[in-house]
Amino acid sequence: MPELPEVETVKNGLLNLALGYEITGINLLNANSLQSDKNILKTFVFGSKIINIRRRAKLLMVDLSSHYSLLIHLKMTGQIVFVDLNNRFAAGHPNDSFINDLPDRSTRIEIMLNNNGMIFFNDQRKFGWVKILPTITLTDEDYFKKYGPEPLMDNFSKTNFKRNLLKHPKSKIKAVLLNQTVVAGIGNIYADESLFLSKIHPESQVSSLTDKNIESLFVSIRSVLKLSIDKGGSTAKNYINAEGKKGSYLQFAQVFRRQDQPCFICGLPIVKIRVAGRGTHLCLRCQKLLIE
DNA sequence: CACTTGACCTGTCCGC
DNA sequence: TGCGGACAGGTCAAGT
Repeated sequence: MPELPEVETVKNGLLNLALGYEITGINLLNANSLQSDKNILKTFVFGSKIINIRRRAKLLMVDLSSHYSLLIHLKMTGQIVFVDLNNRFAAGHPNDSFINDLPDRSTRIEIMLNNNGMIFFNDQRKFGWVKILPTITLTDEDYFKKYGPEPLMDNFSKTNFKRNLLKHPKSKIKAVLLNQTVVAGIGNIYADESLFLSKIHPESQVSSLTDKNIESLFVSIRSVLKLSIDKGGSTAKNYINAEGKKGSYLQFAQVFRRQDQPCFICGLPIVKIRVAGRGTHLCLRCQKLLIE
């Protein structure tokens, strides 16, 4: 599920709801969802304050006053939801029934805060995880050194993008967009959307892209991600933000999950094929296949 | 080496 | 209604 815009939205929600509070306890409903020595909880988590919440690529970081951080990857179906235990059963609660039902059978970890709030880590498929690591290691020089640039930051330049793409000249462009060492944070939804906007067929070979193609892709990636953050991300099935709300980007999607519906540009039905092992949506008339 | 496939899990949907 | 198979926002290791 969660790609860059979804994790960014969760981060912003948690900053509003949980910053400054102390973690008073943690329940591990699924032990494997916490991929660190459980003893570390007592030493570096319980009694620590949340002093910052950050995102890098698709990873969420909750920095604690103990100089340790919770590092969270939501993978396909992970959710981080904050619930105010004082309010959730109140009549007319804006978030309706879902958060009133937590914990549910997908709840893997519960984090208690001293503001009578609880953070639920829900994850149907159990691919997601939480690790506890020293905050100082969660930098681009250390933990994130293999990751490519953040596409919405200044160090994501056209030249940098081109150089990283051309490290994989024989690969299909879609596979390379999904490679987190090239650009960080793009997943299946935004790869398809960016390729449509720049009129490039996802199976095009990287080495056959022109400078114009690369420039167009560079611009498309940034505009798609910005629009999605603006819309609170995409909810295809499971995704919800820290308040338990869905994102609305898919109402604006050009191709993702629009197979058999007409292309907004030319009217030809969008098709769904398989590229790099992933379901891939495109317009066969608007998106040119570039092979040398 | 470069690239593709299978595995990790749970749930849902579709065809027979 | 039941059952098998394919598929789902991600990322590795193993295979070709």
